[in-house]
Amino acid sequence: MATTKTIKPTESELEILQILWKKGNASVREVHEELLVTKEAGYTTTLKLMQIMHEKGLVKRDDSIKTHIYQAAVSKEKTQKHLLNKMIDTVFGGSPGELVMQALGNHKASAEELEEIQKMLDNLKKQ
Amino acid sequence: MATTKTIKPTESELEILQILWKKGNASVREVHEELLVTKEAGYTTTLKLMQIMHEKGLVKRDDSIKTHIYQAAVSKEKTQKHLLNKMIDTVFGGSPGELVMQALGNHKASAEELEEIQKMLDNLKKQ
DNA sequence: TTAAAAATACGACAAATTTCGTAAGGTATT
DNA sequence: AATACCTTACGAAATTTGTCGTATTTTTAA
Repeated sequence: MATTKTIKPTESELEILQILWKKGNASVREVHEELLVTKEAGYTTTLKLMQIMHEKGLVKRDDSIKTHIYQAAVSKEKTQKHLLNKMIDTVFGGSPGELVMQALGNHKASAEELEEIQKMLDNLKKQ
Repeated sequence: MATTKTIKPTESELEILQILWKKGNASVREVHEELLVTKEAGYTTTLKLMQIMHEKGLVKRDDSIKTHIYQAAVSKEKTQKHLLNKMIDTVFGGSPGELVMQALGNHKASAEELEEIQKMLDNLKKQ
């Protein structure tokens, strides 16, 4: 296996990534506006964070135009997978089942979600 | 609801908590030996971390004897719940189902675990 | 064309986290 | 008692993360 560069976005970086995953691409201004909904921060703070993320390779950007347009450079799924694995290791003693149980227990999942999970479960049980 | 003191152990603190959750109680030395299995660190580093955790109230200790004996002061379940919620928010866009799907997809869960999850699912579906 | 507005670059600071060296005290063994 | 060993306490440095001010450039609009 090729040594996958350790994807480990910080808290703030994740907030930004999430917005980019949703929007596809966006300017710093747009990301910042979105952040303001839940958080308090200065514009240059958001800018700086995104610049650093760019250096790290977490985001790509088109800077051929005045207002740079950013988009995520790491996939949502891979990042989720990576962080989940990490959490299973450091918080759930390596047991994915324990994590699933906790997640199902604490949260209200919709009927649709439950159905989806059921399907997934059926598949796994077949094998 | 009483304002629950925000349980937010750091990475290193979680590694230590996990050992304490498993062992029940342990000296710094014991925790440190266990840490060495997966990590590289000096003894005094571990000691200092545990002292800080004590100040923060993350661990309790019996210091009536020469070699202090520590144990976790925060429950495993509560901590798991808290961190899971946080992750669902910051990484899975608020969807617990998405998290469960990822967790089931990426990891090999044992047949027993699958059965357990199935039971949990049945229960949830009834309601 | 000048002035205001918007965007980037960059340096620096502050807070939190992690790391470790050294001192000091107790315990046990010779 | 002297030596070796283990443990705690504590201060301080190094890193990481997050924050923002200021300078500079570009654009827009009066």
